[in-house]
Amino acid sequence: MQRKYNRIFLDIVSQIEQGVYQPNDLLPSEKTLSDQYQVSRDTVRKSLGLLEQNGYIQKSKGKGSFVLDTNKLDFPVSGVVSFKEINQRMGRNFETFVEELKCQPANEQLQKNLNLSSEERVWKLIRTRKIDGEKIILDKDYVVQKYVETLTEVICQDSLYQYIENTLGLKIAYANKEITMQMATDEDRHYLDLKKYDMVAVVRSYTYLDDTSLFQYTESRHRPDKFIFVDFARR
Amino acid sequence: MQRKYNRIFLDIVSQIEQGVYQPNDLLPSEKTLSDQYQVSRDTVRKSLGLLEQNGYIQKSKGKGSFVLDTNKLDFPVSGVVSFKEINQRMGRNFETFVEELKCQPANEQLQKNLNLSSEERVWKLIRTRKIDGEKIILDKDYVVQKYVETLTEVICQDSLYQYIENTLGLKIAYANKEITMQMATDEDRHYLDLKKYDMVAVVRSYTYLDDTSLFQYTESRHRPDKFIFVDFARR
DNA sequence: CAGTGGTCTAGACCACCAA
DNA sequence: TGGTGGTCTAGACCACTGG
Repeated sequence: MQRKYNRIFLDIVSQIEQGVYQPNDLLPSEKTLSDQYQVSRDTVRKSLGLLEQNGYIQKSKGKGSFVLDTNKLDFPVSGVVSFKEINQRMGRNFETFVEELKCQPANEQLQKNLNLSSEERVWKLIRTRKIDGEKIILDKDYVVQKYVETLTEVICQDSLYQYIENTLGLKIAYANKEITMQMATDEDRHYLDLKKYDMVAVVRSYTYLDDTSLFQYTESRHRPDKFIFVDFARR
Repeated sequence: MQRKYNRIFLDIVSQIEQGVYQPNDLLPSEKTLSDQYQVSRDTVRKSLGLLEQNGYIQKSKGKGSFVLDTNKLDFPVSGVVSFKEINQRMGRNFETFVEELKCQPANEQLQKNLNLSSEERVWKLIRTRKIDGEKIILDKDYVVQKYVETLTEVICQDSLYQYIENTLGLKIAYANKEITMQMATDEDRHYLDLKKYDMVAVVRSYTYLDDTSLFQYTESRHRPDKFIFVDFARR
């Protein structure tokens, strides 16, 4: 049996996206929904909580749950999402190139970033992403070998996250991200079609598994004119 | 009576921050906590849910709740937070300058951005932020006059959000944000100490009230070397 | 006033984990 | 196996909203 609250959440999401509920409409009350779906009010409340967190509705005491305008979900880089997942959702034309893949001892910087001892090894993976014919993104991944024993070019060309979650059965739980701007390096210029630009947008991510182990550090470097990060935030 | 789950949440946060619970420690079980605090297990679960959402703990079925390393206290730009609030938390040395403040009819662009009719008026507010002696941030705010009737220089020099929430009693609920990089404009160069840099980091925010009305559009323009955005994200 | 969402409770059953 | 968190229920009382 699938989780009820998740099924209801997805059901209402699809109704909002299909326009059954329009922006500024009021959803049925929690009581009504719990009757409709034949579940307890608390279960409905979990579903509505998910909707609220994800920017689909705004709840208001004494009034009800208003549907928000979700057309502004342009480019969901927010959250822990892989490049492949984003582009699939956007229906965009993209290619991935594996530029480098090797397993090496962690250098000092990586030992610090990934909390490793000097004997431990990491996979170093460099990929570039071509969108509409231009190389725009340079991804440098460092994956702790302790958690991911083997990597191949084929896997990296497809989706690292899919392999880690589906094949290895590891659970990716959360990430700390940091967005900055930096002067472009020779490496950036070597791998990317930077045109006139001399800076790049840098997204550093530390990704953690279910059991709180830090298993990956990623530096994603973007040509500035093609970079966008969107976020939905609650106060 | 304050909300119990919030009291417990804050209590555990302070214990984590004071080191009573160390990173990688296991919190007491939900059962134990509900006995300790004399509340139901569901109430404790709400508190732990908040802790998890805010990156303080990682829950794990069958094991318990692990305390995470919250060194991510770097620069919490994430969420809907005002400039003043950030800098107060960071204990930093900053100044705000009100460069321009006037109430004007919404031009075409603003009518579109803020869903306004041509008769409606908006406050245009331009502020610069000086940190450690350098003008680094240019904030351009557009506030719908329908919701905020009067603004003064004094208010804008202090905190717009504090005035709106505490004095006017409006409730700021959520925001859509978008981060991009742009070529610096003449306006940027006029207001900021840009040095050699010819680009800026741009954060566009659409901020909404409790009743889902869009009341503010902000464009925050940062000198690239001083810009950082950090985010904690769950998968 | 009746209807709404917000909080809290007590109890149940399950899946997962470690010993 | 006993303890953990995850899900779900049924019911209670509250504060807020609108007519």
